Amino acid sequence: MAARLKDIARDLNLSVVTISKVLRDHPDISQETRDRVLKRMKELNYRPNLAARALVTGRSFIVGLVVPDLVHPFFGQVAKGLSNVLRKQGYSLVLSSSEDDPELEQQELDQLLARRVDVLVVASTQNSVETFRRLEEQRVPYVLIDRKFEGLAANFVGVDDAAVGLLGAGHLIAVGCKRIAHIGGPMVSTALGRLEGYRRALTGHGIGVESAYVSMREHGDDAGEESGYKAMHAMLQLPVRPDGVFCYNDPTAMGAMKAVLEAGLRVPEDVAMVGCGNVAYADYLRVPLTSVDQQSAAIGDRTAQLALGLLARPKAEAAAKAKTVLLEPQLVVRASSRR
Amino acid sequence: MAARLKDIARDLNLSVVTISKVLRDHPDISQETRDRVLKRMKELNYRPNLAARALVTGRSFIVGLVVPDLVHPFFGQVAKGLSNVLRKQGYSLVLSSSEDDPELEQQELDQLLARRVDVLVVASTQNSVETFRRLEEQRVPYVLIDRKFEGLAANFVGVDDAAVGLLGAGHLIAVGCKRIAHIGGPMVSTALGRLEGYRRALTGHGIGVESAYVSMREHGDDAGEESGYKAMHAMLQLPVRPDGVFCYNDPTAMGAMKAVLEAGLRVPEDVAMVGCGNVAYADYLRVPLTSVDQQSAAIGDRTAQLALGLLARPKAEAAAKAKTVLLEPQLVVRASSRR
DNA sequence: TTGAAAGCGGTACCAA
DNA sequence: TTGGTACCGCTTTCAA
Repeated sequence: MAARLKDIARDLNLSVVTISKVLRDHPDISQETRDRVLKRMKELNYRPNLAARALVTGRSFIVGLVVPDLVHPFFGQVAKGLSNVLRKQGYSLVLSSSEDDPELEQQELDQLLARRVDVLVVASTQNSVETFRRLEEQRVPYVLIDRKFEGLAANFVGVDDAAVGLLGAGHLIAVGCKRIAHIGGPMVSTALGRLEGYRRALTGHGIGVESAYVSMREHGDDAGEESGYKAMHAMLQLPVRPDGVFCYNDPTAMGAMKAVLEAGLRVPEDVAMVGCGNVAYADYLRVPLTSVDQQSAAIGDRTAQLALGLLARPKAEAAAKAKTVLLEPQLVVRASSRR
Repeated sequence: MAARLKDIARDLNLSVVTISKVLRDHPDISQETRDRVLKRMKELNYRPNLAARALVTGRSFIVGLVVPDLVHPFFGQVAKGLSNVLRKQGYSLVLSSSEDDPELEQQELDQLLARRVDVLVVASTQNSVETFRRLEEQRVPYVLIDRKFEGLAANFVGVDDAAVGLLGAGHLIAVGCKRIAHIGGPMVSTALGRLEGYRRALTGHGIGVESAYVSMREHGDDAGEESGYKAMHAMLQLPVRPDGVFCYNDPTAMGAMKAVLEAGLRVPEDVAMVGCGNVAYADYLRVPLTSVDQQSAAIGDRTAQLALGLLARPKAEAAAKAKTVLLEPQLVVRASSRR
């Protein structure tokens, strides 16, 4: 159905090779021939078959992206940023959602490898580095985003999570909170880093970390609202309730806020709240939410740059030195912590 | 680097054809040979090169998805639902974002055609049907979602937009609003259908449609909050302001709500509000937002079914009868209209 | 400046 | 049950 080089060659009494050269702007073709070919290409609405090209060149011009949840605005932002940059270079984005399931993620990665993607971008939910070691053996370039792994010297683009925690909890201290709680996420680097930052903020100000005030939840990016609601609800039953809460992400903070308001308490007067991620609608919530911005758009952009960089140089060289792009988080203060 | 059929054949002293047959569970291979081959495949971590397979079979096992904006939760939902179903059938999803730009959309479609996707799924932002006519000529199966075109008998999955408008505006009438405004979106079928439903609701109850109370905005899915804010702000300057507003989507409603609250008015007492889309966080807004649910998850699911159906039957047959899946919207009442 | 031949990694068809 | 051969649409190399 679709036109092929062969069709054009036949029509113009030329060889397939000549047409192919015109297609790729090869210099040694006469202007006249070039024009004839281009004209015919346009007439036939010719599009080169990228699968065929990939087969012979070994480059698919595909970037594989695996995220835990497409609905999460953070990953949506990243996907958008990535796709915008890649498009301009002729790359396509193949998208997979792991649903925060390590096994599913593995399957999706396998599928992407079968497609011979040129580079992988993964916000991984794995609990070991084995998968990535294997990628290295197979010389498949990859970039981790958002979540990283201890002891894996991989390309990484994300935010400094300890700084996120320090900033969020530090802000609560600065506005006068005395009993600061943390509602955290699953046991991945982001949640652990933010927890660590929270701890450092408290101890740095001579405040002890009370275990009853720290709740690490299974679901963070997935069903954050519910997680946050439950955790907060439990904390409000404590003999002495917290007067400030730093949450792993914005959905968690929204759920927590709901629990506070339902209990007849005020935000920020009784409980001040800080989230992470600075989602687009933070301003429109029950109480506009103070949040630590994770620079999601910048992450998409920088990831694209890094990924393209990996493709530009020879594989061995690219593999040699893994780059880490650590973005600085920024606090966006809104009503939920203004007192 | 990656193992090929040829490698396995050499290792086991078999022909490539035999290995290929094992790969595809062809019946006429002895159990013994099959086992040997499978064993070796596992050892080498063999993955068939899908580009090569696509080239010879003419099927890429790729579905192309084009949406106006990945960050919009509605399209995120759709992408997620689609990907979940397709994965199980071995399909990959190639994702493109058109940024609500018809020309960009056209480019992205071209790129997807070059990849020889098996089927296209498009939430189109085109202003003519020309593109889709061409797809039909080229016998490329496609499914429109969310937005459709007058006079184009295409496969479509979406919600009944007139019903959306009827439901949203009708609800405002039912709760006693007398002066009902509409903040609409760009000139695409969704916005026009909802406007039409709004009109029918009003005239059906003997209420005239005041042009000052209807504002159709350029940006709807893109920068909805700002659009809504501006439109509402303008309407509040009218000599007699509306006491109910039906909005094209939830972001628009959020912006509108902000304008109302900033003006010192109350929601829903002074102005009741209804949005569309029923975004996940509608419950957590300044005033929890009544919204007409668009069944985004169902849309993803049904689209996947329809798309797979197109691939199952011979092309001619599939092209013959375009299917329309029109989902019924549902009203979700929250505080913003409860009075 | 143009083109013939080989081959990328698979699958289809038919013969052994 | 197994395999030889041709070929999918394109690029690469080298010769004309």
